Amino acid sequence: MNKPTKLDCDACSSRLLGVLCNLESEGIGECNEHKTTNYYKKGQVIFYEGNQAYGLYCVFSGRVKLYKTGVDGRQQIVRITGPGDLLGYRSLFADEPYSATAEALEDATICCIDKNAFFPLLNKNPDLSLSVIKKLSMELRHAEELATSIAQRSVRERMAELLLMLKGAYGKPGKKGITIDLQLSREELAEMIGITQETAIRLLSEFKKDGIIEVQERNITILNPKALLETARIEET
Amino acid sequence: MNKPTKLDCDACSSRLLGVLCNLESEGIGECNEHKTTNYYKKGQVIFYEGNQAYGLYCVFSGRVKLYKTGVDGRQQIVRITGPGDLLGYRSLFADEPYSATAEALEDATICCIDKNAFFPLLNKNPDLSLSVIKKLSMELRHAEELATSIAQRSVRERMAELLLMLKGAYGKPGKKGITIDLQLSREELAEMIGITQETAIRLLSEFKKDGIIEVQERNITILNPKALLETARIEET
DNA sequence: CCGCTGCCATGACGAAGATCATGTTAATCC
DNA sequence: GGATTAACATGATCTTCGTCATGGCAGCGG
Repeated sequence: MNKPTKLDCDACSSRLLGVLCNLESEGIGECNEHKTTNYYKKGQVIFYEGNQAYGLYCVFSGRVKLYKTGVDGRQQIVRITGPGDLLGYRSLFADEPYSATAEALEDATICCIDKNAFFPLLNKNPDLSLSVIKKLSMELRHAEELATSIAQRSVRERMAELLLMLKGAYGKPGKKGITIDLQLSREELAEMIGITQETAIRLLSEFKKDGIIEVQERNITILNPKALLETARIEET
Repeated sequence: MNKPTKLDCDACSSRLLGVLCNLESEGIGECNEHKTTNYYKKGQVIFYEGNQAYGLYCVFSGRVKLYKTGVDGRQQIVRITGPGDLLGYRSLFADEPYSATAEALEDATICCIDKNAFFPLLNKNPDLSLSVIKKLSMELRHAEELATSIAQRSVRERMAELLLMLKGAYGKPGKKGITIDLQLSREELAEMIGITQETAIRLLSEFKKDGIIEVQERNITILNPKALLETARIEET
């Protein structure tokens, strides 16, 4: 792995996508001074569940999955992050070990800001604090909804719900429908909604047979979102 | 419902238990000026899922359950709060409607601080922001763990896990063991871990038969925590 | 007192989905 | 080229747990 050049936060376009978007220039300088930039190949781990946090990761490019490992090694994906998103801040703020493992879904470039440099920023920038609070609040809702969904809904409903969510977050309009711009394996899809790989494969096959989606390798295209909404029995977009 | 006297934050012992514990006196005055105190009987609802937030609730006395309602009316309890805890702040911060319903598990006294009075406090008090961030971070972990648990563990493991959690949070040592000081119905226990009331009843009966717990009405006493740990297949306390 | 309701309890049954097994295909490595 | 591995796919079976039914019991209102 060749040493990557240190990126410049000031010129970082990805920064504008996340909670650091409103940070004033002094704070950006602080970050710049106390950070390192690293490059991760797809499949490489940024940090492991159970380890101590010593810094705050900020994704410049690439997608990252965050997953918890259960008793028998089964993984539960709790979040997927991309450019502009922060990583590992939950543990940092709670002063707890990492509660999940972060792994690159694609080749990724990620900066790590020293935690001793970041905490003062929070004190000095109420707006930053508020952004963080807001972000955490939304993730909390998401996690609670996930728990409720897994507890109450059938695998079919959950898969429909997941496809709609992915469509909303990563959908790109194409000729025939909206394609999910995220290369997830069947197993990873399964791990997002707490089902087995086999069940996920079966559900995708069924949706395909019914003309609801089209699948080429790992590219999923939503042909009939309305049918998915009905399958999921929800009212959202 | 008779109008309750407005409580004084300054003299509020419950405040010291929650995130408002370190608020300086000026901020406390602010809260005091812009709040109302209300009394709720057991079973009464403080706010409903889907409604807009207009204030921040702070529990003075009594326990409150927060639950989401699923498609077929089934409830999923996402949190239980008590004296000193804040309520409804997730929605307030995320600027979203309430994502859960808050209902008094016991008779409760709860203050409601106007949101327009609270937000400036966050700006002025970095420590308060940090407390909130920390609290949210811990709740996020809890929610993610719940989701993982529901997705991966058997109902028996989850019930053992739940009893251990309740023991940690509400356990009072007694003659024979540690009694959970919280009067939950079988159904509410079930709703905390995403199982049905019948299954919860069966599991409690089995644990009782095995001498692991003792049950009198809604009072559950843990006689053999070690057996519970083994049943849950976890390493925590 | 009687009937009603809510909560607890238990048994019988069935469906959903996990598990196990087997096969195909494509990519990678010697 | 053949061997090996990982991901996808599908069928057969088995287990768990939800559903349905029924009953007991305490509390409450008429």
